[in-house]
Amino acid sequence: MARVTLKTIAIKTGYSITTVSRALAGYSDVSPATREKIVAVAEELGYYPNLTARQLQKQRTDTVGIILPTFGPRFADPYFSEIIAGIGDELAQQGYDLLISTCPPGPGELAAYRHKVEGGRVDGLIVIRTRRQDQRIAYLAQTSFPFVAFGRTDLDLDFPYIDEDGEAGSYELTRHLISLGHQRIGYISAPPDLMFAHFRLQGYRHALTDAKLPYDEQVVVYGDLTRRGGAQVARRLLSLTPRPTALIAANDLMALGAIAVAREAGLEIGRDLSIAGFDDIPPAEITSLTTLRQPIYEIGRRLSQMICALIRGQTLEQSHVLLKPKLLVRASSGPPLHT
Amino acid sequence: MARVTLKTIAIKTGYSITTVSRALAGYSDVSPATREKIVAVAEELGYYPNLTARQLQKQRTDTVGIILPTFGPRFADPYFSEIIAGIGDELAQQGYDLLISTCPPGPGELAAYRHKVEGGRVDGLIVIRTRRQDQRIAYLAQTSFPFVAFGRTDLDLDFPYIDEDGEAGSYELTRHLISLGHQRIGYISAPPDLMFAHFRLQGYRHALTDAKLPYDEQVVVYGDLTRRGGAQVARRLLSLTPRPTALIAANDLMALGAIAVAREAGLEIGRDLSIAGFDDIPPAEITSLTTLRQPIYEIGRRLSQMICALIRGQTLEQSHVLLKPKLLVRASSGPPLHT
DNA sequence: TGTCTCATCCAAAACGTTTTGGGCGTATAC
DNA sequence: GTATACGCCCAAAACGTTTTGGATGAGACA
Repeated sequence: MARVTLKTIAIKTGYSITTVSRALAGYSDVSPATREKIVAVAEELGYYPNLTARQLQKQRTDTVGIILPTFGPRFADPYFSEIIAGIGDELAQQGYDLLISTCPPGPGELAAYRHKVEGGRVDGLIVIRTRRQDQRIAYLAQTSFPFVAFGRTDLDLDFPYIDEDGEAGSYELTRHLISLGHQRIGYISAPPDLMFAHFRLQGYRHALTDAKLPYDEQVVVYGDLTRRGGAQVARRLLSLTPRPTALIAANDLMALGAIAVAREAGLEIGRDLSIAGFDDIPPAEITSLTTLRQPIYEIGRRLSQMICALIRGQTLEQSHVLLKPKLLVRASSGPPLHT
Repeated sequence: MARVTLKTIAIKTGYSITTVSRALAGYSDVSPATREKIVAVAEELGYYPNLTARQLQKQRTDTVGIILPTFGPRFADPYFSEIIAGIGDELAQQGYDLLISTCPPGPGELAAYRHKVEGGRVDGLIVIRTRRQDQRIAYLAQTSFPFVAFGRTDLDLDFPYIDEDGEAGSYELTRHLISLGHQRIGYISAPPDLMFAHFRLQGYRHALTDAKLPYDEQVVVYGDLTRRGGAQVARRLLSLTPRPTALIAANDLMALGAIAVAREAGLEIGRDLSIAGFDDIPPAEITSLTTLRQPIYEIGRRLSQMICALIRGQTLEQSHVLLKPKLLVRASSGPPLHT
């Protein structure tokens, strides 16, 4: 049972390959009678066009790519899955496929991007979790390949992106804790080369400064964005004297790790120690974690909309989108016990 | 800046396209001297092979596909993301890409599968969340296209799969609750056409029967696998008289929904009402939910290993894998209050 | 009768790669 | 001096599709 191609149909019907192709594509220069015959035979033979061949000819793949910057062996971060969900759903609706690969951040990363871009594997790319000096963005911006990013960079380049206003969010959250009476607020940052880590830390700093509170490097630590990593560095913060009365983590996962550590230490969350996170992933609600909500799923959809528009050659009416995260005050934050 | 192809290099170096191709591919029938020249020029011009063309010629795509059966508009189920993480990581390691699309279950689904298979879009497929009469499996089994499934079916077909022994797990969990003293155990099932729903419900039934407890249809309800759906039907169960003293949900998400409802009703989980789930997604641990753990991430990896082997034409040493889920007893289950 | 239009069809080129099946020298073996 | 072998190279075919640029013949119109 060999593959049935246009040629098969052409031979069986006696028409040329051209005519068969054009009949199936619905061109008007083939008579209704022959079209019917051809369609019938195609149906009967179970013809299905070879998409690779079509891609080669049309010079487009109807596919959008994303390369997940996985640290370690896995990307099972709810943040990734939410955004992929949004991207995938919207892409499906627009008639595109999603090609996912993974590549750890580092020197090999550029090769992965070239592979996709110059290999013509996809029509456009979505870049997530941007970094301050992001080589991926630098590379893509210098080609004219369509791409959108989730996040800004420090580079002096103009490119389409969606980003949350992490600084504003972080500022608001810190102010919230300050207004509750906290004076010594620990901060669990994300790796500092990540752009969002920078913004979120900035917001925290500015809020302290504006409240005339000192910025103490001792209470600022760096975690790897995982639950376990958050727990690790939270332990360090909790052993300081005087102990911070509140902790902010740069993402919910680390905040959850901190909560686990604090509980182990016999602290009641929201009373003995306030903890807040960032993102509002599903477990956050269950744990009553005060956090900053960003609509990750929605962002995924909008990223897809943008990349599809770019691929189609349209110009974006808005190529720089900045979303304000929403502060959700839950039980994990409360006034400090006075000493 | 036009695309640089083999032809570009051929013209620039004066060699033929064939020689250029073979030089870059490392064949031994081109002299080291010319190979060097060609490689140098390729490098200089920034040559990158067109993958679509290569695919067309080689008749393979080095891509594995998966079609997510999304109910409603989104697939942000932690279960999906875990398994995709496992699949993607392993695939990347084996040198394959992952092509993801989404398609709601229903009549249009087969077309999506034909699209991938007969369009030559991918070299193999992974099918997840199998159904009792699974048309996708029926279709794929009848072609000789490589695929593996996560889950069995009721169809009389032989195909490679990995599955958890949901019946055994569910049996063990139900026995656990019975041994704690529960007599009236509510069950929140998944949609009954899903194969795993069937097995899990079976385990519950058998455990009751073996303990000489009645199987009461009144306490068996059906949810849509989401948190909200679980909450909805849990409300129904909690309004029954006599009220069940324990609830089992066919997945953790619904169990979490049930917990929320029970708390609203002023019940203390693990004391006034025991609740157990299935899957052990990350929030389960945080919520101290008694559940059955299945290593979803690992299953994803193994699925990938199997499909890669099949694509390479190897025969699987084990084409039917059945994994026993592990019972994790946490604080959400305890003995009933005696009345 | 000759020209023009129009409907219908098709051969060939193109997309960029790999593979097939040699060709052409030069060196080795007899 | 003639076979044989081998190192190096290449033209052409192939993968399956779409597009380009006509070709053909019938009917309309002068």
